[in-house]
Amino acid sequence: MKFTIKSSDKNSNARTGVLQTGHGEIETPIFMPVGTAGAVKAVQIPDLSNDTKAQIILGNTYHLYLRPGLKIIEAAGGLHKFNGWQKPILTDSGGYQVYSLANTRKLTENGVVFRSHIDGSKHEFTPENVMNIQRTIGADIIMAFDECTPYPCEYNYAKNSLGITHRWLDRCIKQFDNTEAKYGHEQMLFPIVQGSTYKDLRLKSAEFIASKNAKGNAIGGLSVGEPHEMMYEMTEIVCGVLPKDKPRYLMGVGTPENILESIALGIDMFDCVMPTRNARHGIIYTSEGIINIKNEKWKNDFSMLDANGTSYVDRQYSKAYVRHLFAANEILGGMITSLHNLAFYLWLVGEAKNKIISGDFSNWKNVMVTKLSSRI
RNA sequence: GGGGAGAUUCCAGAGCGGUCAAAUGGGGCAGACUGUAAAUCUGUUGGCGCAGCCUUCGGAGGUUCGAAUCCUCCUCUCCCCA
Repeated sequence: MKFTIKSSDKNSNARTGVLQTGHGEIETPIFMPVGTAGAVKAVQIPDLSNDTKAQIILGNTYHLYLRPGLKIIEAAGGLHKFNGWQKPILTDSGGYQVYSLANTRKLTENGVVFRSHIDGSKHEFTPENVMNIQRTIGADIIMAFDECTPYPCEYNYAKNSLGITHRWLDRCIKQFDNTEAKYGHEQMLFPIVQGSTYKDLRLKSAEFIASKNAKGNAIGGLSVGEPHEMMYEMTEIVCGVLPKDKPRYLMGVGTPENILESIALGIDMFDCVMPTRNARHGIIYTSEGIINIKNEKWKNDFSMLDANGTSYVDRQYSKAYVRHLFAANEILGGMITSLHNLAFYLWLVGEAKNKIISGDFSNWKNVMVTKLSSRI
């Protein structure tokens, strides 16, 4: 289990590396498709693996704990065996649900009591049982239990929350160290930097997290509605403190533009629901910009979905056809666009890696960023 | 041949004298979405020189201060009985 830096960009903090896990190596920078409930929505495992070139996917502690539940996952032999994905898996701890399901939970020093969004039943998540749950799910990388603070966030709230997240981290580490992996492969625990949009809190948090000497470190609490500049500023501050020889994971980010900018700041790992969720809503990302395939202007456009795309769906289907699928509410539409978007995101980080290695990253990034965010 | 029901804005379908440019669905058009309560949600959907005005509720007349709503005739649909 180790992370090796392979090359570094001269004009930015971008770097490439290889992270070894119990299910193989991950080449960074990398984008990790989100598979909350044990499935990357609308995408089959062979396509995910062979077509998008995904190297690692996410699962979610809260969602998997509620459904199908730990008994079934354990009986299956862990999530890898259950869903058939044999490459690395990272599970989020439920910290994001502390934010996204704020209406149905109660947070205390001990943990969080969630009211199930499925049946209303109460479930307490503590740093200890969140470690146990992730042991049972069997992810290669597991996340510390934290509170993802909202934006905007009062300073005092952010400061108190940060204290809780840090104390929870110590409890997570203790529990993690006192328990063992269940399925014969090693697991690693990533702590999470919080501190909302306050420089001093971010700095303090990054120093605290760095002091734990974890195998990898994450930055959370960003991309929750704050301006992009603020997100980059916080990321830069934190990257200045987190150890250089360990992978840095920027949680929940982001747009193609966000990803390239963050790679330049020294981020190695990303995850985001945008490529999959937006795909199901008709948005596709391409190297030339963003397309809303539902728009009337594609009605008679029989050109391939993305002439520059790397996925087989890009050449297999036309824009007009995919638009038709969305108009007709055919499930295939969302499957095609999901596959396309993931292949594009993976292509993007792969290309970033190539450019870092060849020394052309910064110029390439600057050209790409304006194209990527434009609307076609 | 006899009896009955009905024609409403793209479609279906409310409205049954003023608060109606007209409910609600659907369809159309557009937008949002960042560690997924999301195949979801939001806006908009007669025209214009747009806090107002103009033209709309099958057609033509009429009653009324005022009509999609009441009356007369016409046109056309649908249903039942022979």
